[in-house]
Amino acid sequence: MERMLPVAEQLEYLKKGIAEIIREEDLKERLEICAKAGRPLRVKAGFDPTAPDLHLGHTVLLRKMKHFQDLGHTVIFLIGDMTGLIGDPTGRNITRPPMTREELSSNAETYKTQVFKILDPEKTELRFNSQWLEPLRYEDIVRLCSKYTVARILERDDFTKRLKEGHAISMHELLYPLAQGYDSVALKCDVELGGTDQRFNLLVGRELQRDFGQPPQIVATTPLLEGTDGVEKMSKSKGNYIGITEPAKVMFRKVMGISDTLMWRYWELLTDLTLPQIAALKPSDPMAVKMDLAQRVVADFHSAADGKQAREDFNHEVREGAEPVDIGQISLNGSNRLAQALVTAGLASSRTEAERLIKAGAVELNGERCTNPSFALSAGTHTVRAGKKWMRITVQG
RNA sequence: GGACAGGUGGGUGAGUGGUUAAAGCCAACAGACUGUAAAUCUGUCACUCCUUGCGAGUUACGAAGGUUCGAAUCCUUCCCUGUCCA
Repeated sequence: MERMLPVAEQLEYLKKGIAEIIREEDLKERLEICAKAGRPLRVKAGFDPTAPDLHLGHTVLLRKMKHFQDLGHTVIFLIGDMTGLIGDPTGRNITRPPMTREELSSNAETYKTQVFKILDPEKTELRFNSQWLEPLRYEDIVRLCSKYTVARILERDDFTKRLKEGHAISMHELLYPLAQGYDSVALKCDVELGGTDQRFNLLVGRELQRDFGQPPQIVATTPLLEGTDGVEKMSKSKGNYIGITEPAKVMFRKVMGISDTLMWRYWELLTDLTLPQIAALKPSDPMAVKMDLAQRVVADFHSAADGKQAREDFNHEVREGAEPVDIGQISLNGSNRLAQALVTAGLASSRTEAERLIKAGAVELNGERCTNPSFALSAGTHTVRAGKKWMRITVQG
């Protein structure tokens, strides 16, 4: 193992972009113990493979994991293939629909390829919690359950709220925090990372470790990144996310779509700039700064060249309203009525929708607005725009 | 096991026999404005068909039946959820 930085410097580096550390003195002490013993900290963060795609919100946590990695500590990327069967009740007011084993394992595969865009695969311990949760016998589970009381489980905000509002809580959901806590026992974690919404689950790990005679892990939470709407936390189900596997162009556009205020939050949580560096950007033209951000984000998950290209495309296509370079092509025979053509070309989801767009003046045909829904496309090739979408439609003669 | 309450469109949440494809709000989409954004204003927001009309038809208020000229609204059964009792 490489020589480690002095504890004070490590602490400084790790505290950046963290919402809360429980407790900071413990972290300091643990770092000292490890430094003395010449062993790295074991740092865990778990992900349930419930959604097959990671988004920028997840990368806030991944970035922090990377920081531990940078300091030479052991980072455990835990895939909750077993806890995924339960579905984390965090922030939920309804029970999650159960996932099948097949879905979980294929999602897990996707996760693996995605996280290594940020984490160093050489330095990451990849684990699945089915490894130790699956062999548990009924007796073991009963014993595990006996270590926690109903009142304490129900203390958590989500459950209290659901009870109060009369929403269902299924028994298996109560097991979730216990399972996650047991992961920490099985892995003998020194530190567990998670979003601030994970606070309760993370703390259960401390309790269980104590029960199992281990020193309780230090809990560090990262702030939750707001989604593109700037209000709710980024989440796939809310549709306000920017996925890290999305095409460069889409990614760029979504970043540009966030509000100027939200942009600063993104700078803070999604880049490696220090706070003073970010502050220095504030007097600049917001649009240019936002484009820099978008380019940087694209570069992180695609390549520097892609970032540059996305910026050019954006200038060209969105700012100047020009036809996209990668415009789709489709050729039709049969009905050549405009409304129907929009549906066939994928520019509208239904005929009714297509007619609406046409009547609203959202449709341009070869650069001319067309508001006649029954307009018939003549034979030949037409460039059609419906709102933000473009398509080149060729009508067979 | 018993008694009660409730299940409405992407989300909230009105609506208790008839201009209700279902108010209002949020989200979303489109147009105007702009910096691409935000804010603001306007319009739209189940589907199909055409003669694109404040047109015609089809489907929709947990599920399936029934009563009625007519039901999201009444009845029956079932499913689901909650509260209280045991």
